[in-house]
Amino acid sequence: MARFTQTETRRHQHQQQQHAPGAAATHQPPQATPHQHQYPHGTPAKPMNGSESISIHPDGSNMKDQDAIKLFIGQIPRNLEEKDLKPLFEQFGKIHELTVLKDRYTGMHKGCAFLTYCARESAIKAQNALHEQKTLPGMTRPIQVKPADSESRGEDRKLFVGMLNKQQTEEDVYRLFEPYGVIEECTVLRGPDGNSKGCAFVKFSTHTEAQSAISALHGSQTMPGASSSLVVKFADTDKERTIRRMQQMVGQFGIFNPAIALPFSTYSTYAHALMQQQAAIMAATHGGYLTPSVAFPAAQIHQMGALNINGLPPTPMTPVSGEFHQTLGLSSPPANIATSAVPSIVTPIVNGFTGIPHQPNGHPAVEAVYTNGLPPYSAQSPTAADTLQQAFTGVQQYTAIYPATTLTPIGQTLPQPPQVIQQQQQREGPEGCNLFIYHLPQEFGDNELMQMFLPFGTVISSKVFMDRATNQSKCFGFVSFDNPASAQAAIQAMNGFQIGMKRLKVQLKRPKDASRPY
DNA sequence: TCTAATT
Repeated sequence: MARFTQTETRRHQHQQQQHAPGAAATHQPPQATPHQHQYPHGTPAKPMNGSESISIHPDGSNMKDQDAIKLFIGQIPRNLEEKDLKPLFEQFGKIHELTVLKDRYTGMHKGCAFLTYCARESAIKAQNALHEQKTLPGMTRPIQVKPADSESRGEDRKLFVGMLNKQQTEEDVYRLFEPYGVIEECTVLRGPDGNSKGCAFVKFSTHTEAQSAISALHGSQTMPGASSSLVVKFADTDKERTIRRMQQMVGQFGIFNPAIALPFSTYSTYAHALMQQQAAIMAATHGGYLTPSVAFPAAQIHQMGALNINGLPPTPMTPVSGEFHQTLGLSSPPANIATSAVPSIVTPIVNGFTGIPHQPNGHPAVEAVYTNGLPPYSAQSPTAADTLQQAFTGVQQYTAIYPATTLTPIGQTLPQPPQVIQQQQQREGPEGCNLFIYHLPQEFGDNELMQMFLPFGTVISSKVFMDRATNQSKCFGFVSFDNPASAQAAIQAMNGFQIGMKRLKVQLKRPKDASRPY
């Protein structure tokens, strides 16, 4: 039997119910996606609320089946837009809707999309033909085509399995869990080298089945070579994952500042993606934890920078299958990628694709966020986790795009130095709008600080205090908003937020007169 | 020992 590689999974398209034990691995029959009605394909649907509101498309051409499946498409190169993706997917049927996911503030391409075909059947065909079957140019993992999360009930039915023996394969895990229900997916986590990390995900078709597997298996046995008994629990939710990642990555802020890690490139989405990849590698190398107190010698940092470049597959961006390239219609490159004779390893960087999203006014979106003062995020009363995620994204993207140090990027200068860097003088907001922040990472400057708080509203100033003698941050600073609600939202979300080993202290700045009571 | 991304 072929071994499973890190990205390789197996699919069994025609054995929905018969789970041959030897045929484990990832298994996601489209039929497993629940849909909301029992009408056979083609039967006119009754609206749930009872009112007849069948929308007829003007030319009748773009109606979707009532039982259409919304697909999630993953592992899309960030330079491909809807128009570039369309040809690939159209071969399976008429597309009802195709949306590339973008960051809600910066417009940054998230590397994934949603796709709904008019016909349910087309979705099934596309999934069968494409999921895990091809790797798009520049990606290291194969394309993902599967029902979106929104298509399945949000019920917890995915398990995390820890303390496995590193020799155990998908098949072994499958056999272990099979008695407790129908397994839709079974994946052993593997490092870049393909070695098992000793843990796995197992997705059952129902919450009840998953629960019964926990009851039966958790702590039930100790695998040979494992340090403690088998762990079986519900997998982290996305939010839990996001928070964990934030805590790990922000702690290494200096490393992820491209001014250090990538001393010779312009700052593109591509570079950003590389760094995330690097993050994964480093996290693996260092057992998943790097604290700010772990200082990296300059030489090592330099090495990491080199790794970002040299660590790429030697024939740059991973195997590109020629025929696929054609299928995608990329023989003529997307408009924003100039044709170039530059070696392909640097092409995405030097040819002017900076990855900086532009607003209609022609300014980089990051700047627009600041100067336009987007609707304060607090207005939507987000959950703390949502807010943290936004804050984190902001920090990450800011540093990915605008290096703290002035550099001349190869090939092209940034469109314009971001105005936000200019505003340096300390502007205080009205009473109740000014925050004192302590325990900042050493690497944070005014701009990182501002980025971190932008999600909560319009930041009118941000200032990190520097030691005059050493020019080092004193790890505290001030942020001023234009309204007290934003300030409160920021306190709510960010006070106590863990960065590396430290927790931020975020509180209202004491009014001047209060601090000097004479 | 918690995937890579989910409007």
